[in-house]
Amino acid sequence: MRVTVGMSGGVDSSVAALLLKRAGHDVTGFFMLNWEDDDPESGCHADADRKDALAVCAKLGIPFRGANFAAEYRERVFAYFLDEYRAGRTPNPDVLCNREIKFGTFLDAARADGAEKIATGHYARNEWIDGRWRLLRARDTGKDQTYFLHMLDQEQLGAALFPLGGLHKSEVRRVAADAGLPVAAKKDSTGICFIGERDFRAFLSTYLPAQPGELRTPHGRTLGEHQGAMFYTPGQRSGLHIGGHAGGSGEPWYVVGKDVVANVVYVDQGHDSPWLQSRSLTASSAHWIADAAPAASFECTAMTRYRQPLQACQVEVGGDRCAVRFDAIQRGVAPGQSVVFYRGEECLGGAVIDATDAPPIEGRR
RNA sequence: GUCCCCAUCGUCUAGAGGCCUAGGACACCACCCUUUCACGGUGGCGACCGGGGUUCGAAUCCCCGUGGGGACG
Repeated sequence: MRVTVGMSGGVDSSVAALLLKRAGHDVTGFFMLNWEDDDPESGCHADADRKDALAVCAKLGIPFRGANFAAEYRERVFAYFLDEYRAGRTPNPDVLCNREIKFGTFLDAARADGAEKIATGHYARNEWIDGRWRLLRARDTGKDQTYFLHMLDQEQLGAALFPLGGLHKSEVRRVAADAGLPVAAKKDSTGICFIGERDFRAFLSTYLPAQPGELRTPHGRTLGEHQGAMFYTPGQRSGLHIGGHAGGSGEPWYVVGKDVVANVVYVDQGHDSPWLQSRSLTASSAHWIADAAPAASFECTAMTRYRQPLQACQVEVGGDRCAVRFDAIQRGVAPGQSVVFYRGEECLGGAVIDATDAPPIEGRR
């Protein structure tokens, strides 16, 4: 089978290519450049990653291709990302990046080039069961990345191969080392996909200029200044610069809410602040991998942020919106993030969180 | 402008002569974790306002200065 592997220059996608090659497929390595900016650092990284991908392809004896999808990324992912932040929400660009770029633009390019399938180094599994494609959690549940893939549809899942789905990270490293891949010991990359690891607030502020405003408690006491409400997310602790206060509990302070219109960030003391606790949420832009929700009302498990333990919940679906009620209290649920649903090993889909039933903050407009 | 309090890491403080090469918390920084943003874990940086005394020994006692705060002005 002709397979084009999206290669980032990291171990995971390299091993994915290696495994497909060993399985006898006609494999092509494909490096996509999806981000360009003025930061010379990022340019170097992208360049180094490209060279790594090229080196791996050479090692494997497979053809190497590359393309620049930066324009598509900016239009279809980054624009949304900025709009969401402007609106005071906390978007997850990588979820969109997968749907739009890796399993959109890239898939189209690979097909145009004659590939039957594309493959990536994602830790996830897909199987054709009872007449449709299922997205299943990776065997290595600690690395499972289905959270980021929940927006894929039948067409996209059917076109994808996830060679690492049944492996543990340690096995992947070992395979890479045994095969003598030059990237066997390369550190995993984190940060926004393609944009990379950076000082996030500094990065965002180049697009959304800082706007100092007040840090306030839910009771109205002003505790300091923040750099712009859009830079903070519910549940966040770091970056508030709130030191000790006479009479305080001594616990750290957390962002418990914000008002982008008034440019006020609300903070409270204690990881388990009541202002961060919610039991239910509403979400929109729901997407179901099976094309439709399992039922108008159903029970399942879900996570509201990547790598969180799955939480039992009840989901009520209405059009592209849904309401979720959890069995247990949830902490720091953020509008803009995705709530992703699971039933056992299967990822059902998800939706973008709009609001929660966390206690409303007095004085908040 | 007489008298009275107070003065320790960036912040809030522990400390009431040797246990202090000054402890903690928060903040900050680093690393770890992590394909979002966060949470979290580990570690680090960091102070006795200045100057004199008393004492074997002072962050702890005394004096002066300086800087804050106090319904007699």
